Amino acid sequence: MTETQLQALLATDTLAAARRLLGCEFWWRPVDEPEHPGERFRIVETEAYTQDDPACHAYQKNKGRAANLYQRPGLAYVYLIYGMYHCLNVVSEPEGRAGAVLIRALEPVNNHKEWRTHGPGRLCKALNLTVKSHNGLDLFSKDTPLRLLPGEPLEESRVVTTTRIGITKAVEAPWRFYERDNRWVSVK
DNA sequence: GTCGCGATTTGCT
DNA sequence: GCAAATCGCGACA
Repeated sequence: MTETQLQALLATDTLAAARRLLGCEFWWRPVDEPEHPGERFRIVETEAYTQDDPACHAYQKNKGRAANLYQRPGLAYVYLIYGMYHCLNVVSEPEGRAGAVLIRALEPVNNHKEWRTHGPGRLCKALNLTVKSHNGLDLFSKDTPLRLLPGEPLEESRVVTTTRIGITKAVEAPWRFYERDNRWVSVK
């Protein structure tokens, strides 16, 4: 899959994009270390949020932090939850319509450090992702400390589909996706 | 201005 | 299994 194809999918279908992001990667480096060689992380767990979903921050409103979700696809949406943890999302849907894919777990690709990247709050803490430094970044830009890299699709049998985690504001639907048997998935 | 709560995680019982 | 931690934002006064 090319970068253009991934961007196109994000722009047209949040559910499909959430599923398809499994196997794609993030390239990451510390914000304050431009010379850092960076690390790669595979996306192994995601959830989809759309405009007509009561659990979505942009449900029936386009202001405050939710306004970010109406921006063009491929931007980062980072927000603070429970006053102490951050969550990372990839903005989806065309500009003017809201949608996002929550990144719930990452698998370090090559390194020997003990990363704690299983769980949306933990991965943001591990990579030091914050509203101030990462919200609104273009994940397809060549010059950001966090970039989205297209990957090959997982085989159908490798993808597990379930209801989302921790939602209290919506009747749940199967909008969570994760890689089968991956040890980095937050909740099996 | 005050109140209540959330797409979470942790630690204690 | 359950409650605490902690803060931005919306609802209400």
